[in-house]
Amino acid sequence: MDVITNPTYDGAMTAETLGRPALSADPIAAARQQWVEHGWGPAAPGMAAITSLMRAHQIALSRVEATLKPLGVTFARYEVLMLLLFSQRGSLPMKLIASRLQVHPTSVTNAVDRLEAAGLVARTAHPDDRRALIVTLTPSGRAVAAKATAALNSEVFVQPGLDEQDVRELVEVLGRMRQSAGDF
Amino acid sequence: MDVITNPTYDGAMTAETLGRPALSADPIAAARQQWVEHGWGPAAPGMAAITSLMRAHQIALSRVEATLKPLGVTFARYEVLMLLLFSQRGSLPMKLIASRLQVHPTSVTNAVDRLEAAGLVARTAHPDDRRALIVTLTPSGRAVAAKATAALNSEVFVQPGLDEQDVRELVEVLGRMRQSAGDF
DNA sequence: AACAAGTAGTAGGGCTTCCGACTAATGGAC
DNA sequence: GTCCATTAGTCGGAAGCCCTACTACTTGTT
Repeated sequence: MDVITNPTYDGAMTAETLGRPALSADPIAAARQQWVEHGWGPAAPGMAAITSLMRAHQIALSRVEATLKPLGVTFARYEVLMLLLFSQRGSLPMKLIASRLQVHPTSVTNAVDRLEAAGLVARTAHPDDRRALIVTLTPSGRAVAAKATAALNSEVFVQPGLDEQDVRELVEVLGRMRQSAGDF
Repeated sequence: MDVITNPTYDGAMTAETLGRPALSADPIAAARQQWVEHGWGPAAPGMAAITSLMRAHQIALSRVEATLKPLGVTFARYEVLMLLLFSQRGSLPMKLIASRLQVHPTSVTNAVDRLEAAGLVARTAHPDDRRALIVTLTPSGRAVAAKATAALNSEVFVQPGLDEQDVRELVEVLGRMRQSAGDF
């Protein structure tokens, strides 16, 4: 017997059996309803927003990773490559990469380790500061960055699953959220 | 010398030095401009949307984790606790947890392992299917779920960093995105 | 009844992120 | 000119997520 339809473990005495409107098929809408029913109404919209963000991120990331996979790079490493590509010289200090990508320094160490092992970047000494290292794009790193961008543009970015209006609003709303969090 | 201001490694011949308008302080707006300048205009809005999503998720998750940390649970484990709490019996099969949370079965195994080790849930045999396991909330698990929800509601959900209007729009837009991805 | 196909859950491994601790090197204070 | 605080980067460890492979158990077919 499918447990989903078995009232022994779930579903007994739920909204449906009590004659109230059925929970939506959307798990987030369902959670929001639970929030309201438990008297947490004021927090319900925020909960729904944060939860939606988590799930949408999950979906977007998996599409991106699937697109990049054939090229042997992950999104984290792709971001490093693009940052270098946009820097004219094709090279940036580790520290600057971390601050631009807003990740922990150890995450950059990790990403650069793998990019270097794949021959896409090289670590060289910083001429003025012997503590620092400069990460430089190799020709092969440039090629991968170009291919990856072409793939992402055509397979994900031009069809993000939203119409133009929604895309615009999403960027604006998240922009305000990032700004209020002190992101920029 | 601060490398950020040193034109040797970055910044030389950029938009600014060429007299064009300076890149915005917002790294995503900067990336979008790069996209346009490289002739990837049609993909620029989608790129900005996906990137914003990634960063906003990062911000939201870190706020949530910081709030939960004192209680000894993570967001992933909190979601499992709440799912159980909302299920009247306080118990659900592993499989159902995975499908409701839309994560891989092994992620549930991992989360339940830790929750069980902390005494917040218990694994019991499924009476009708000896392959399956039922995860049940313990009294202490219930208590932690309640405390965690109170903390999240007051510290994050009632002030998500957006006004009511933006929260509503965000949920709606992401809802359409999730729906178009076949999420529900 | 017996065998094949499908399902539940777990082990192992890869990848990301963060944190805390540690090493070197820089640089300001006295 | 030392000495100490700060800074750049790395190492080790914890957690999350996914994937593949594998075991045990069900279920449908012949």
